[in-house]
Amino acid sequence: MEKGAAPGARRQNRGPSAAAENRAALVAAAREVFAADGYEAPLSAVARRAGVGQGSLYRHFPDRVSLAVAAFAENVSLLEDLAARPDSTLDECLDLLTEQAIASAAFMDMLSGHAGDPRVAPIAERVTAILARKLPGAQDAGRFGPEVRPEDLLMCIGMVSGLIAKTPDGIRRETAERAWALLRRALAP
Amino acid sequence: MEKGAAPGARRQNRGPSAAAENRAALVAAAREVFAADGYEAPLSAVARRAGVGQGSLYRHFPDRVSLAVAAFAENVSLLEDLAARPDSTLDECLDLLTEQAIASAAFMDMLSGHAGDPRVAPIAERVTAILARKLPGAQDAGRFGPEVRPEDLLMCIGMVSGLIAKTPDGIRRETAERAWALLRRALAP
Amino acid sequence: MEKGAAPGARRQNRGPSAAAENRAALVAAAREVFAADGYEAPLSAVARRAGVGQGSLYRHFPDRVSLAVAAFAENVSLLEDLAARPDSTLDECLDLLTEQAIASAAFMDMLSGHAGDPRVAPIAERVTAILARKLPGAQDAGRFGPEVRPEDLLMCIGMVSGLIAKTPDGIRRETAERAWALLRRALAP
Amino acid sequence: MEKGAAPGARRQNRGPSAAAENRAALVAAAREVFAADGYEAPLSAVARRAGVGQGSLYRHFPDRVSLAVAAFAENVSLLEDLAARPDSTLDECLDLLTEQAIASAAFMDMLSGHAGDPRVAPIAERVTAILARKLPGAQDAGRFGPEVRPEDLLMCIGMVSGLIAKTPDGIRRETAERAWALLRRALAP
DNA sequence: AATGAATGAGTATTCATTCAT
DNA sequence: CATGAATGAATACTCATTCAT
Repeated sequence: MEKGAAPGARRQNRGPSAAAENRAALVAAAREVFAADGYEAPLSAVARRAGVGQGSLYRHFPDRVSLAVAAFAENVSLLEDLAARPDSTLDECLDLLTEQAIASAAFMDMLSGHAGDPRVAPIAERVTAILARKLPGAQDAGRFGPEVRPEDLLMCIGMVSGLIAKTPDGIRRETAERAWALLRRALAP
Repeated sequence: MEKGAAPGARRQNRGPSAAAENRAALVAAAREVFAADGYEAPLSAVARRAGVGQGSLYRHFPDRVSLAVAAFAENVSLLEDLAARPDSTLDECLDLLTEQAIASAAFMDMLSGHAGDPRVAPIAERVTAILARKLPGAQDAGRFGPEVRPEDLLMCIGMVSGLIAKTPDGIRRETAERAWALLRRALAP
Repeated sequence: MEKGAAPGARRQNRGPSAAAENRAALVAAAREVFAADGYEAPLSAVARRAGVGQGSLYRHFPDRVSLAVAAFAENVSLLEDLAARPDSTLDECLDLLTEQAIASAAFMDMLSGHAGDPRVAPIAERVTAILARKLPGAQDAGRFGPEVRPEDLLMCIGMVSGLIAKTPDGIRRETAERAWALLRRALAP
Repeated sequence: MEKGAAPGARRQNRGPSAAAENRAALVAAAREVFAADGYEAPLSAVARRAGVGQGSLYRHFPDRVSLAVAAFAENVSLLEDLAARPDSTLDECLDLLTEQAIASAAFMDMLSGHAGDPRVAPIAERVTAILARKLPGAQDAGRFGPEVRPEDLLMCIGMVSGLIAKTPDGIRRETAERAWALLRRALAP
């Protein structure tokens, strides 16, 4: 078989203009794959599901962390959107975080697994900032004790998320509720 | 020689009398490897660290669960020993469990990862039994609220263990203390 | 754990007097294992089923061939017994061989797989001798053509056995009958 | 590097353009290895002989069957080419099949070993179709009896192939001829 | 900049064979 | 002479990462 023989049916190289699309497809695929198979899912699965070459994945996201950061950026945005609404409560923020953990434990795995990583730390800080901003109001409203600090809330979410991750899919919400019921007692005034 | 042709200098065959030593070495190695690299650590690393052939590992422990069960049997024994002392408290038992989780999160990973396994379930039950037995006294002593149930304690340990597992080695004890401080408020009367 | 610790519950060493029993158990186990899992079945399975140590297996039978030879000696004996009866026919002998092949293709695998082996060749010769002895009468009776030679019969059995070996368990007898129906036409006068 | 850390001098990555060459090399290697060591030969040997990484082998051929199907596709093509020639006879087709079986018994092993596999069944059907198409002419020419059916021919080939597979390399052709001489009597009018 | 094939180290597991007791 | 544990080579398969095109 000579050199140029049988080039195969590779996907059309759509050129540089496809870069943005590819990136978006990768991020979406990563969300799905991480949700389905966990944070340690093979990266090749992400590329495949995105319909994108392995090489492109590595060009956009040189490692797992950068991909995860991009994949879960939306989580933080939604959280900030919620927090930005003046009528939103800390409880609602925690609920959203819990829902996100239920949907994909990989989010919290990323946060806790690379705490020192300069790309991850800002995310953790943004989450903390949200909680810190919402906390005083919730304390005034008598929902949380005066001694509760934002780090406590983060730790609670971390614990609930860890619990959920080990819980079979079907009973995650129920388990999360059990855990929060207990933790609320700890956080109440 | 139909398979396994081998010229090289194989390890000295110390004979069947080494079986017990090997088993013990494997268990010890498993404790170390699980502690260092987590429950999913390669089994080959255990064999290597034990100074034992792969085959011997599989002879003694046909799968990961059986190895883990053996590796952590001591944890439960120590716990039962402690609980058997009339003057020991639930708090002490929880502290011991926490220490064990700090030493190796794999213990709790095993418990939660194979809840249905007939070799694991009895271990979980033994732990639960200890907590259940110690709880009433602790409640009478005013250390825990009357509504606290053994399952709550188990969930708390699970959460703390999950938290620890994701915490860098150096600050595990401190983190565990923070978490328990919070949880005690939830469990207090 | 000290040297003499935990000697384990090894089977009672019944001493030299058990040699004969062990040999018999191994032969019987080999028949069963070869029949169930084929000629390439693990030898360890034979030892296990015989309730005998691996070492004893190797002492009695230093390799797979010697074990197989012993295991299938009975096949040849039964065949010779049948052939020794003056009223028995070549057809009956072929039927018996076919039944043996159906019961365990390993018998023929051994014969054809080690044709040159000095332990196997005599067996093949004994089978050939039987066929050679019975053939003339069958030819006189008009069951086989005058040009048929014993080697032809052996080849036919080999082919049928090979066919059976590749046939799913359930339809072996039926397949063998189809094959023999065809071959009989070739062998008929 | 989360896995597969590699310092050593790995083979030059010849890039995607080598895909076709690699595939061809794998197919060729498979033919050789299957011919030499049988259908159960280690796949790693195929990769090694092809001068190709393990991963490439698995990329091109995810399992043994797909490799074997590719390796023996040529066999069927040649057979169909022969059958397509108006002057070719059934005898010639059977001869070619026999030659192929002599060259590599793995071809027939594949056919009989995965009868139900959707990748293998069409191949078996193509062979059957060829025989079915050539049979009537051969019957008219007085070479085969009127009662002979294509399945009979397939069974014969299966038997001859099985016989050959167990025959030492040197005398395969001679053995095949002996067998066919016998079978032709069965198939003759 | 996209593509996807290439690479090989790593992991789990099996089994023939040896050997101390 | 029996026992059965020890040994490690071999095999299948996966996946992170690189790289020619």
